[in-house]
Amino acid sequence: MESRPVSIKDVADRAGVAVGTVSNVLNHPARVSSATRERVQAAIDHLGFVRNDAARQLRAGQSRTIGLIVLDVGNPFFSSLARAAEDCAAENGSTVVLGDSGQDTEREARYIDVFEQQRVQGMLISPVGDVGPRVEALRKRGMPVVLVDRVDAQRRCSSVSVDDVAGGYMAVRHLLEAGRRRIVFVGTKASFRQVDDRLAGARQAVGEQEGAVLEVVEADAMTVLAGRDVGGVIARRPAGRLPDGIFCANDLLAIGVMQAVLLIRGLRIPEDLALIGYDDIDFSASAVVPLSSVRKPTELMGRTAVELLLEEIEGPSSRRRQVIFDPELVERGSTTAAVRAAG
Amino acid sequence: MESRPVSIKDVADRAGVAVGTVSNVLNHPARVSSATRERVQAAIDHLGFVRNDAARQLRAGQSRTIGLIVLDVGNPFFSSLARAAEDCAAENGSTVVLGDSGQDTEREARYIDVFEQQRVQGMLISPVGDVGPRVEALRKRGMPVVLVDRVDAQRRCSSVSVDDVAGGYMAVRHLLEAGRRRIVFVGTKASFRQVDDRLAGARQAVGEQEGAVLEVVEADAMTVLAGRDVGGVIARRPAGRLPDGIFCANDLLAIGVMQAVLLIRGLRIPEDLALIGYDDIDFSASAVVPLSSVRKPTELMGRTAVELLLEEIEGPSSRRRQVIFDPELVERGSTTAAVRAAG
DNA sequence: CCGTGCCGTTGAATCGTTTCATTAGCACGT
DNA sequence: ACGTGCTAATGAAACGATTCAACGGCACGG
Repeated sequence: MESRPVSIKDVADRAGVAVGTVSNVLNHPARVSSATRERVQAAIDHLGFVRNDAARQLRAGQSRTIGLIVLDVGNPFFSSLARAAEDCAAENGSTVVLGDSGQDTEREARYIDVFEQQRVQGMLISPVGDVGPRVEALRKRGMPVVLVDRVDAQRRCSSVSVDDVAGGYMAVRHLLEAGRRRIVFVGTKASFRQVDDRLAGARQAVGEQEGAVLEVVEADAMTVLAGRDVGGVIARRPAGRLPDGIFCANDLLAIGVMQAVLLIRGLRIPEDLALIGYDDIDFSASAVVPLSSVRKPTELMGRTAVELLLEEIEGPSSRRRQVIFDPELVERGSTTAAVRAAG
Repeated sequence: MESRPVSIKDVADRAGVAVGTVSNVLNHPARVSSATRERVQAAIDHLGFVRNDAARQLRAGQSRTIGLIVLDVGNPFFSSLARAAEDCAAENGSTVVLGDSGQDTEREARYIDVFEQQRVQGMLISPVGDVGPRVEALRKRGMPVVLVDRVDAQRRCSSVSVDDVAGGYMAVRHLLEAGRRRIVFVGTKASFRQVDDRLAGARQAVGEQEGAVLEVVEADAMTVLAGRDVGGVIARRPAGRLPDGIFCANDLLAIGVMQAVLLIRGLRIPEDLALIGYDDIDFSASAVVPLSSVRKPTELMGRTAVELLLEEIEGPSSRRRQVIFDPELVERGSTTAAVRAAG
């Protein structure tokens, strides 16, 4: 009962034509007379023939597949970027296959190997650590690579990333425009580059505004709990030393701060204290007071990454491009009383 | 400069051996003398040779790849299931490639086609709608399929799923054991099967407990906002008509209810009102009062799905198995005063 | 010196598809 | 009748790795 897989040969036999003709029906229907085409199609349907991609690819020397390796599929940033990349690839007749490195160098390496053996058209990689050497080797063998959410310092390949300095600037500029002058930045001591960038942007915005002051408060981690601790400390300050605007390095911290400030002191948000986070995670819109935030243009990044890759596949001669997007400000009730009702 | 890809032939030439020998170095190193092996390895390294998976697979007739199609990679349930499946597959020398159907039948169909053309070893599918006919066709062509998070009514293929009736029972049983008797179930009118199951389990638990009553309250949607509305209505009831335990059909609803109950009436959770949700989303542990919940054994499901699939790949004769797991109760501060501090 | 085993190596056949030079068949004009 | 032009179909070569029957060389025993 377990019959061996149906090949193009079987289809040809059943339709009474040569294998080349069947291939033409599949790839160049116009070259075949309609009578033959129908007979072949009938044979295909009857036998349940499915093209063997391996043979097809072997002959073609290339596949119609793009490999995407992300740090964490559970992270909404990556999952929505992946979705956008898939859409963009589909429009160009390619398929995206997804590999999740889970921040693990070994898994990352395994996926790079698998994808290279599969002869994908190219790879989109959001690298764990320093993939410089790996990428160098890939490029040498003619494999197009585009980095995602990371710039290549040596400009060896194209990349798509976000300007976190601009993001920090936008967040604090927004607080300043709402009339706030005593600003607190909540971050962590052992900082990532991204957090440092956001702080740098914040400093820049405050520096440009006369009479504004910036205070940096350190949290233990980038979590809700750590934010609640920081919020508790701030909420207990004497009235004179209270900030009127807080910018948190991410939304989890901001939500923790919000919980503490509302419960411990009953401050009004945004009237007494405006609050803005970063990343625009799903939950931010559902906080007790909907949280303003700054978000990466995820879909745009996904599409652009695919476009850069296809560009390089078409003409490998073209130079590398580092595309850096500005993030978007998402205004919600935690900074703007007017939109408080909306959420 | 763009040299054509390096093949096994090139390696053979450079090492001064036959192609078969190079193949042996790669696949059966023991058959080759160490001197030759080293010479070949040197040639491989020097030329940067990478195996062509298409040729390999064409010859072998099968790949070492498992296709996994999920409804939404952004959903933590699926991303963590995918992670577990990848790990389990890796332990068995296979690789998982992930396709995101995004609840779209068309995308689902496209991934099924692509995977079948790639001759994956088998597929794990969490189906959008009725994939009965598709799966039937796949099986007829000898492609092993295991359904995820869905049972096949016709028992045509193995599946891994969760017993939501048991989950609903566990949640309410937990409330009853904490001494609560006036229970409210919050769900939606236009219900999914899963929500109906949870309610059925809740009814069963209440039915078994003398003196306990269950009231069903309908929300407009399964969102935080809808939960806040329901919570507001409940919180405004006269003291005599207040429930002392609430079971929400998912965590988003529960969080909304919690927000409303705490802010509008200042009820104490869990002393005045115990609250439990379903799904154990990331944020539940970080709510103002950490939310008790019921969670699917995600990792176990991912691993089991892969195991069922491999089982079927090994011996296609074995009968189909429907594996149904019980979910796990996650006790947090919203139901148990003792663990309130822990979170 | 010859036969026997054994180890290491060889090279042709194979997988299923695409491509392309070639051929077959047919209609038309001279 | 014969060449020309055209469409449609053919079938063999090629893609790159794996497999396996066959072979060459060597050591050893008789």
